[in-house]
Amino acid sequence: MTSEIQPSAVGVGRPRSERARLAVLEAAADLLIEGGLKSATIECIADRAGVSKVTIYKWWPNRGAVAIDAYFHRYRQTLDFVDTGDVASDLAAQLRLLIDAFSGRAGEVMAELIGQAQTDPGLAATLGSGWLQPRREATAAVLRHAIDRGQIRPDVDVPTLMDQLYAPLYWRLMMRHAPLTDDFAEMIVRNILDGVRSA
Amino acid sequence: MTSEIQPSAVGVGRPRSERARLAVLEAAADLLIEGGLKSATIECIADRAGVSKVTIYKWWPNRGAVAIDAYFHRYRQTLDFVDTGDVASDLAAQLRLLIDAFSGRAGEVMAELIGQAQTDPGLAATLGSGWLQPRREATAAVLRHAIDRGQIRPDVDVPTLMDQLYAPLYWRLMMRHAPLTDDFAEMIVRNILDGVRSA
DNA sequence: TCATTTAGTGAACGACACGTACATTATCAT
DNA sequence: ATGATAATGTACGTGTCGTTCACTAAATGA
Repeated sequence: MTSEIQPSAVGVGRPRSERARLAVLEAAADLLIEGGLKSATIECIADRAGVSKVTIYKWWPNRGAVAIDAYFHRYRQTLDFVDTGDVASDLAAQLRLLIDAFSGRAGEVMAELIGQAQTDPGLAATLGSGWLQPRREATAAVLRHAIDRGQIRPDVDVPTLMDQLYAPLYWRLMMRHAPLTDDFAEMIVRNILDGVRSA
Repeated sequence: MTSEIQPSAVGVGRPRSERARLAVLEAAADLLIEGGLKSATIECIADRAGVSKVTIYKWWPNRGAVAIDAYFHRYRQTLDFVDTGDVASDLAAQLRLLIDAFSGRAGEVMAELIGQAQTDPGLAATLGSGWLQPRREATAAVLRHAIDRGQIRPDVDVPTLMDQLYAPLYWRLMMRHAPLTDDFAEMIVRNILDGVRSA
């Protein structure tokens, strides 16, 4: 699911050092948590990992790639969907799970990664394929089931619906204009399912 | 509305050069459009503006501050709300206006600014006070009018509703997982007003 | 007129991180 | 042993940052 480079297939020559690989990911994750993306420089990571800069550049193309690998390495959250059949409570539960995962530094670092992706196409690609896309596919499946069960109108555009469910969460994560609370999750789901129009 | 530093109040001493101030903003805006935030370095801006680096550092604290001032200087879009009394069409019109404003490079640069704000507290503050906050206040007023007119349920949380209207737009602007079309604007408004639940 | 005050200039600097090159050493398969 | 590949340490050139310094330019007021 991530783009973590795996040890090269067994063959001739000295094999890739698993110790070095893990040391890099742990050091990078530590630095991300402690000081954010800005302090997770290649030189700092190399230093803390007890590894040569050159070794890092051999396996990762740039700082962003190391950072996102380190993030996923540490926060291997499953965040799995439960599909109980009640789309309202399932969606709210999933939103609460994500809010919980993004509380604290993990959320701030994710915001920084998304931010950095705006000027780093490689990071944007990894973030899209390793985080956004799989999560969107899982959510789409849940919503299509809900449509099949007759809980959601079949004419609703699923991608738009997903954005109205999840984008508010990321938007608050990044702009900090309002807090990410469980209440927020409930209101998002209620608003979008029942609408806000007066009867 | 922006944090553009104005010429110091009249007094003793050489007055601030309006020529230099404008040259910096124009040069920065040009560079932003041509090559994005990364190419709008202080040295490049100074060079193109025909101005000394020191002059820039005298009036702006860092690159992000210049960039956002330059952005607002060039894209002084009004994006005013029309309040015709029909909240559905007013919101859709406003979303379409924003989508239109964000088509092309202006949208990409805004995404980069938001991204940079994740690691630049000063930029985040300027973006919040100079862009997000005034827009949210205007939107909140429109929504409260709609509540007063009985078009929206009075128990709806206005901040959450605003996020469900606008965050999807910014989210697509930044993640590019789906296009920003006028259709998208219509669906957002329709979904949130009427809900997506089957009858 | 002339001192005072503030703004703008150009050149240079140290710091930092980037990404790369080189020679050397380590560890595997055959 | 030999060949292949990985990891290391050191060093380098580049770019950008933000600052310092001495100097010039343009306004005010006595």
